[in-house]
Amino acid sequence: MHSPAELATQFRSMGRKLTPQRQLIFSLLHNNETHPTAENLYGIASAQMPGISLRTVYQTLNELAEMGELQLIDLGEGGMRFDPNVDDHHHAVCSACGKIRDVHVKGAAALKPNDAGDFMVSDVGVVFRGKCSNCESRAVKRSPVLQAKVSKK
Amino acid sequence: MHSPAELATQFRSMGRKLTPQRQLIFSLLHNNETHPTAENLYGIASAQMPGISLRTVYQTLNELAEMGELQLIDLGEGGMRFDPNVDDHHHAVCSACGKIRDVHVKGAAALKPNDAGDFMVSDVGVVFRGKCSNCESRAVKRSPVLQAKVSKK
DNA sequence: TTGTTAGTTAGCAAGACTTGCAAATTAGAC
DNA sequence: GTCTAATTTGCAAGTCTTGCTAACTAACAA
Repeated sequence: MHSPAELATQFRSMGRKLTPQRQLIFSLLHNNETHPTAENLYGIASAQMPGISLRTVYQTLNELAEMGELQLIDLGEGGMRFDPNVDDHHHAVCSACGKIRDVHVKGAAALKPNDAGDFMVSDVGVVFRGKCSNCESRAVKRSPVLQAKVSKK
Repeated sequence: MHSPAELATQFRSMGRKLTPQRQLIFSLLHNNETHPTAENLYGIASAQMPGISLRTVYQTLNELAEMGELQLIDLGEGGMRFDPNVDDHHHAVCSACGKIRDVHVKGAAALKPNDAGDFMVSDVGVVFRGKCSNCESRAVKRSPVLQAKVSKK
């Protein structure tokens, strides 16, 4: 994603307005590597700008996505996540803490489906599932009972 | 997924009942490569067994998934898809017709995140997006106007 | 500074998908 | 045939996201 200042310029050049709500959302996304949901951002935004509406957050996120400034990630958790990193990268999801990290994967672009006839690949997405180092090291120190609690829904 | 007959045995051995609804759903899933949604299956099931409820379809699908007989696929279309193929495989999604096909990917299991610290990978999922041969060949024969219509939401 | 206006926001309703709940039904065992 | 626990249904409700519209305001010109 471009910087908040660049986005501001871009918005204006498109005949769009630079509202305080948009500026706030731009700044919250800038360098944000947490892969937030709309609700996450709304929570943080509300603290800084009481009264901002969830509807506006969704709207701005959709605009940014349409402009190619955000990547949308759906990991099947029932909510879309937004990634301001639009470089070519992939994701690693920790099954314990749920955190997502951006990762680069050597050879990913060269992957091909073996048996899909003449499928013309335009994009490849790789998702790793497993445990991040933090959760992995905790797991060995924790009792099975506690572990069961964590995995509960 | 196991055959309907094997599933029947398995269900009974778990103290579960073999209802006509379940048998129907087993048979609809057997060798099914269409990656149906719950609604898809409900539509087909209703034709053969008027009165069957969508609730039952969901319930049975969830049971099969818990038993490891189905793989759940979420491609961010707003609905879960069910894949009776639980072998190690990946998916290719056509952006034109929406069809999903199972594909095998050489080297997928060996992929590693480059920069995720000590992330312990337990599963790798690859999704290809692009155009299937069918849609690709049609695209060249179709006018831009028609193509625009297809891509509309 | 003030006026104008097209673009935005906020709030609520509604839509899509899935699950919880309770009453009625039924498969499976004796 | 009887009995009982499992299952099915239908509906309500929950989650996430979008449609709609009145009120608001950023941007521009005078």
